[in-house]
Formats: sequence, C-alpha cells, structure tokens
Amino acid sequence: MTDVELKKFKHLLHKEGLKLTPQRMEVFREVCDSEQHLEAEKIYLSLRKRDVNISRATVYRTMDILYQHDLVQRMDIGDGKWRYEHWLDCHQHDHLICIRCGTIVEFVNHQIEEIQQDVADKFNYELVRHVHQLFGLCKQCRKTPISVN
Amino acid sequence: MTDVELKKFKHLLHKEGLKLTPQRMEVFREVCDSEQHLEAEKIYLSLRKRDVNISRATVYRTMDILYQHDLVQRMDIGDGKWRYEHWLDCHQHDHLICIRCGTIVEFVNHQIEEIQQDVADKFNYELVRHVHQLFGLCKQCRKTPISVN
DNA sequence: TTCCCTTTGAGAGTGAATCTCAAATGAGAC
DNA sequence: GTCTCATTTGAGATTCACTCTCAAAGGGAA
Repeated sequence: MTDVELKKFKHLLHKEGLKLTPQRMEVFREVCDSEQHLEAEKIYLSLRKRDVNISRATVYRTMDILYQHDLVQRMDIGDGKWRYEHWLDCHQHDHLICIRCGTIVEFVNHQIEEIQQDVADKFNYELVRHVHQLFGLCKQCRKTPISVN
Repeated sequence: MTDVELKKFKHLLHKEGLKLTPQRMEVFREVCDSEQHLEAEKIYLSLRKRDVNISRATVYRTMDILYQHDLVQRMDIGDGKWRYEHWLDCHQHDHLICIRCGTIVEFVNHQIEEIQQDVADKFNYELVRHVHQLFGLCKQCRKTPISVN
C-alpha cells in the first residue's frame, strides 16, 4: 500500500464521515498489495490466515465502500462472483481471460475506446462505463491436454 | 417460432437422444417469439400465465440445453441473472444497456471484432468468445429527472 | 402395446451476497 | 485523558438465482 493510496483512503473515510477501523484498514491493505483479481471470499480467507479478526460481512461491506468511491475496480466474469482489483494509479483497461486456467491478462486499446464512443453516440446513449472481456485459451492451456480425473 | 427454428430444435433433441416434451416445446416457443432479453424467471412466469404447466426447474434445465447447443445466446449484465435471446438467423452482436431504464440495444461493429482478434493474437490467446457491453443513459433517460419516491 | 430410460415437479440444497441487531468501538467535544 | 454517542462490527439469519434429488409420469423405439 503506497502513501498515496493510504492518503486517498483516509480522505475518503473522512469525507464520508466513516470511521477508520482496523478491519477496513486491513481489507484495503490486502487489495492494494495484491496484483490479482480478488474475490471477496479470497480477501476474507487471506485476512483470517494473517490472524486479522474480521467477518465476511465486514469484508463485503468494505469492498462495497471502496467500489462505490472508485478506490477499487470490480469485474464479473459470469461465474456469480465479483472480482476486485486496486485501481489507483492504474489505467482504464479491459481483460483477456483464459477459459481453462482462469488467468486474467489486462489490455488497453484506445482505438476500441474511440469506436465505443462512436457506437454510443450513434444510438444517442451517453456512455458511462463498459465491460469488455475476451475469453480464450492461453498459450499454456492450448498445449496441455485436458486431464480426465 | 419459424419452421427453421422448430426444425433445428427437433434435430437437436433427436441428435442428442433427448425427448420432445410439451414443456421443452413451450419454453423454446416462448424464447423464439420474444424480441426481449428474457430472464429464466420471466419465461417461467409467462408460461404459467399462458396456463402451461411447468416448473422452474424445467425452465432452467431447458434453457441450459438450448444454450449449450447454441440455439439461444445468453448474457450477464452484472445483476446475477442470465438473460436469454433467440439466436438463430441472428448475427453476432454486442449490447448497449441503459443504466436507468434497462433498455437493451444491439450493435455490431466489425472493426472492433478485428481489433479484438489482434489483441488476442498479441497475447497469444486463442479467442473463443467475448463479452462487450456499453452502459450509459439513453436519450429518454437523460431527459427525465430522477424521481424520488 | 410394452418397456425402459428420460423427464418432470416439488421442494430441499447451494453459494455469494446482504440484512439484522445487540455489543463494541472510533473520534469529536470537553 | 475520558465521555458520549453515532457508527461499525460479527454471528447468524435471510435472500435470491439457480441446481439438485428422487419418486412418479411419460416419450418413443421395437
């Protein structure tokens, strides 16, 4: 967790009249210090493993605060779970997801962004956000035969 | 439901050794005859309204068969429910969704499709499918003030 | 028509997320 | 420092979209 991140977090809490509790602090640290796309349950388990006393409810509540105030980004790849990633000092990006091993790679393409804007304009929609996910097989998985257990 | 659709449906069932039951027939009819992006629950309720005797489980099971065999397309807009649309004689398309009223518009853009392929190639992924959703405010909703109840 | 394997429905189960409410606790006021 | 009180927390209940279970019903090949 960088100083900038910590400062932004404290500022958000203060601005919203929310308290800086050890639980919120640890959840935020966990997200900041991970490069993965974390599910709430993973965050919960990581914290418990580190002997942080916290409940699932608090993890979910904290992630919601962070998301609502744009301190984290979240994505849904269709399996019914939200995945979170830290977002500060990060560029807008989309995801390439391996359908076999689940590896998630980020990509940025300005040309697509421009076209998206054109599409929205064409239909007279004011573009607010987008979801763009490419699903496929990564190099590794294409080489590995499917194991039958 | 067109003859082509009915024929494809019967062919699928026969090919897979599945039986043509009245329930499956009615579910398929409901999807074919709707231009909407239907949730399973909506399909269930429509059928019950039409006095078709069917259970939720059968609706879910039938939609899964249709999806697995590419007779319908499904989408997830992040609210935890699958939405289905008939797919036969239909082109690949993506969606523009109004975040206020939920209106869904379809769009096609070949240029985006080409770029997607390039992105996948660049990361050495074999592209299988994609999700591309633009969320925004439609013309109507931009004009209407938010009502506070 | 018979027979058998598939399908169905009602209700139980699942899993992620949210809600409830009493007890604990930040943090501003003094 | 400590008082006060609205906020936050945790444990467990609840919700909601599915999915599973299993006994009864029913397609459809022969």
